[in-house]
Amino acid sequence: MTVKTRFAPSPTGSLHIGGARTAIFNWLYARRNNGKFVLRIEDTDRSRFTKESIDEIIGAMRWLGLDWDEGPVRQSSRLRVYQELARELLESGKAYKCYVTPEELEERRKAYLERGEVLRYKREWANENAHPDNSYSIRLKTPDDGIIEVKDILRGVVRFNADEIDDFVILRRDGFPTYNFAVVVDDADMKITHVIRGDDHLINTPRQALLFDALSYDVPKVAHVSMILGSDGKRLSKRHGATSVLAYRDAGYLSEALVNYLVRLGWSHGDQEIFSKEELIDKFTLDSLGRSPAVSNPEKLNWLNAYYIKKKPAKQLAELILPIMQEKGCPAQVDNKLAMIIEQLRERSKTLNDFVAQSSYFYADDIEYEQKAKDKFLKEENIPLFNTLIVKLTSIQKFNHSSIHKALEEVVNETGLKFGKIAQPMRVALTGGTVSPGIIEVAEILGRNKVITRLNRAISSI
RNA sequence: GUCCCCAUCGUCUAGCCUGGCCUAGGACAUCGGCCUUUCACGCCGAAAACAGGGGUUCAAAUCCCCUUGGGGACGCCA
Repeated sequence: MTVKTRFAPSPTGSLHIGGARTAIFNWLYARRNNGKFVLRIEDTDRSRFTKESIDEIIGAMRWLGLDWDEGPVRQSSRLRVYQELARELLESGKAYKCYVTPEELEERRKAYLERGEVLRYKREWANENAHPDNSYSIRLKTPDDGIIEVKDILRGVVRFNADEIDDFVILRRDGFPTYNFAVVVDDADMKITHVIRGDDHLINTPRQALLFDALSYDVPKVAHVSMILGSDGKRLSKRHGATSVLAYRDAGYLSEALVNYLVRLGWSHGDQEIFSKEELIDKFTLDSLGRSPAVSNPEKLNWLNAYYIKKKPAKQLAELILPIMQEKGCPAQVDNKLAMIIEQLRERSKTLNDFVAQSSYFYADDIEYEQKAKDKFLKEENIPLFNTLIVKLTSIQKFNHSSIHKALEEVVNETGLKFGKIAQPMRVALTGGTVSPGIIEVAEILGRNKVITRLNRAISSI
């Protein structure tokens, strides 16, 4: 049987990294087994749904490189299917109409809660006469006692007491299915073989098992993956900063780094930390998924991102960096200069934005000095040094790495200064700060004109 | 409150199923050192964990029970 998995987000917001991770797992499992991967949009709650959210989720999936073979299928386009099936359950006596209103339910729930109890709805107000307006929801008849067993790939057999499960609504009074019902119908219709989803759904599984049974469908295999927690051990939320996938993109993370990071949160393959997408597809297995919740570790993401930036072919890096630069009004273009800058900055950048931030002095017409750097290195005593540098660098025939290097060595010999004593003032003059790539490389990239101009400017600023 | 899941360095994890090879391995972060023209990179090294208590066994991180702690769920949300 062909493996078929799905990712089924509800379009009520952006795709966050927890959802992205389960999407990745499903995608990997399908790809690993030459199966199919379905994208299904669970938009059965009209009050919470937004169109922008669908677009954003799809954009995020694409950015992550997760392609799907079917869909996106919107549940809202399948209402008739759910309604028909609900009707069948009604007719066969497995479900019944419930006339109680949501308001009444809420009141009742509150009353229970005050007594320290939880309302378990078991065929209580199914009486049509009670509500002349005749609108109703449809509830599934669930067993009053006994044990419902659920088999989970990661957790083994999990048992639930039937009396803990109420007669849950499968079709709302507005004709829309509820989550559990739509999931079961769709998973069966789409012939999903493996459901990989968040831990928070484990509790829904017995309800869905009941539905699969009532509809005489085959039950897919399920694996409940633990959730991602914030650094405080609490459920991930806006409080924890960036949680949406696209926010990571905008912060300058590479998708391959995010994917690698997310996969390693709850999955492992021995001691290996770095995985290409091909390797993941080759090595991904369900049974090496972890069972315990994982706390997000942004530092490790940074490390991975830095790693992937270091490894990325310069040309591809340029393509990613250029738009960010241009957005900042930087006149960069794909040329030899950018290539040299990439060469120098890739080792010093944790994110693409980081990279761009460090590159500004290569393109700016004029630079600003950091106060501390200026105070320390742009001093009267360095004026002769700057003058010597100007003379030497002006007299160079061909302004390149080896000639600059040679010129600086001559300055070392003539002044008797240590190289560092020359490099730092020069660095401040050329970049405005005390941190940069090697000074020879900086000078070479800048070119003679800018170097001389900036040295002169350093002198006049003293 | 009830039910369900989970528990190895600060964090992600290997080892657990199929007890002995574990003096518990790797990675991030941290700290030290080397390299050095600043900052990084890189390299070398250090510190750092089997939640607690009972069993079972010749032997337990590994199996069982309890406690504790964390997470999840208890919607006509998903």
